[in-house]
Amino acid sequence: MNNDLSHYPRPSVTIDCVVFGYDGEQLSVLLLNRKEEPFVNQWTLLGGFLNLDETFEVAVERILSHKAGLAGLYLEQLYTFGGLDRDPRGRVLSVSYYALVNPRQFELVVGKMANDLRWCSIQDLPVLGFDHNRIIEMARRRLAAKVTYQPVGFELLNEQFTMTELQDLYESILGESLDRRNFYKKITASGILKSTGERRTGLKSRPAELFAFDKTRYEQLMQEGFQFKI
Amino acid sequence: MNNDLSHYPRPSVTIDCVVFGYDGEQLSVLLLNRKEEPFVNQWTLLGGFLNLDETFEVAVERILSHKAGLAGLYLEQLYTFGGLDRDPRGRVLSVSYYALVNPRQFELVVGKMANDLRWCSIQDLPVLGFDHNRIIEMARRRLAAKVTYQPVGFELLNEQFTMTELQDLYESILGESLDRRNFYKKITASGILKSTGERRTGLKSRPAELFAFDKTRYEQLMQEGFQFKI
DNA sequence: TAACCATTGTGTAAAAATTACGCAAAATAG
DNA sequence: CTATTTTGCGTAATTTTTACACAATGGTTA
Repeated sequence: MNNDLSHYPRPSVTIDCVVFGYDGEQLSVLLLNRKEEPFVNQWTLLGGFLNLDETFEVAVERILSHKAGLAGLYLEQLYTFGGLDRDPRGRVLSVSYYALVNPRQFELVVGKMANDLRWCSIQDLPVLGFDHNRIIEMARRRLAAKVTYQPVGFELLNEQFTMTELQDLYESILGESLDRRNFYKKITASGILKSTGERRTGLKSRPAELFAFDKTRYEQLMQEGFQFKI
Repeated sequence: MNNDLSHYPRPSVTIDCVVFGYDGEQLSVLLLNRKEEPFVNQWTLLGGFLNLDETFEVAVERILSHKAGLAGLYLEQLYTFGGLDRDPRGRVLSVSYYALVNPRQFELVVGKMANDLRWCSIQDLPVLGFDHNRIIEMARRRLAAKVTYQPVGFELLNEQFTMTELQDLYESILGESLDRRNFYKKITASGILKSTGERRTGLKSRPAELFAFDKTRYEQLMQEGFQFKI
């Protein structure tokens, strides 16, 4: 450590991550049951201390990988929490991120340092350790704002999905119901989906067309000044 | 320091602040010319190390007060920068904020620890120390997004202002020109301004009505579900 | 097998919001 | 007094949003 920097006090810094998952029914958050103090046996977000040779993103990936077996998720920085009493051990900052994951694509692996891991509906969260309820609430609002102007919802779905599945996701995130036909038109008109030619069969009504997010087309549209909007 | 925390590495943490000011012509940022290494005699944002007994907001206020004589500004957290090489002294995180200030309401006071302080147009920034050009660029975009859905622009103006002065501010922030008459209607229709009954005289044409931001009314409207939008 | 049911894909008209202007009024400048 | 500049208000055309209607397509059931 350079001498200049040692003159200044240094806080502890953790990285916490709100992992959003969607199972087709409701928006959920991944919670970890702690094996150690503080907040033993209580539920919290996934998090850990930042190492000095890691960027935030690398730290998040390490934490998600070691503590839950998750890798390659969509990540976004949320906010940095610095309240004086947010950790009983002392002054600990939390650089918080949120992640989007399709839970069907991963098998959760409970790391050795935790009691348990579970998906918990955003509607029905227990009281969490630290200020993690507040962090989740901010993440929820941020995600709701984000999906209205950036097509990030697809990170939560299978590669192929019906329009109704996409709409259900949006309704879960936004907490409001949308008109099916207007939603359909708005999304298809935006041009960011490609039709796969396949259909969702086996249900008891008309089979719905399966779409996929057309990332190449989306990036092309963005360069032309297009702005996605729900 | 609690024993548990001492097991973990602790990075240095600075607070940096993008102070936006508007002089009626162009959007500017407050820059500081450094008296010490690193980046001696170069321009940077206002910043400093976080003390362990301070929240971020308290730290920002201390820094702005000591280094520039500014107090009571509108503050908002921007982002936390954690690149491994952003400070030549070692691993230093920057929890960045932006502030809005009416430069006419303050006399800048150059603190003892700086060579100089100056307002610099956002259009004409020099190469700054650290990653501060990047921070300003992010702040500029964030502010541009913010003013379209929250009435924060008033923080940059005198208490009383004409509609044209407000429009000029918006054009500076958004970097695009707006139709004068449509802007007038949109703002007045939103109901967040109160007319003062006074007029801006002394200019060479028809005197313009002076308005003021009606904060009480705005908060009332917000509670009723109103959403400001430009 | 035919009628029925749930859901999908497409269309369309009314309402609302945005955009692009026109023009008289109110001050100063010459 | 006339010209010039900028303000405040108005209005028509256009675009976007909203609220529905309805036929098509599959499974389900009588």
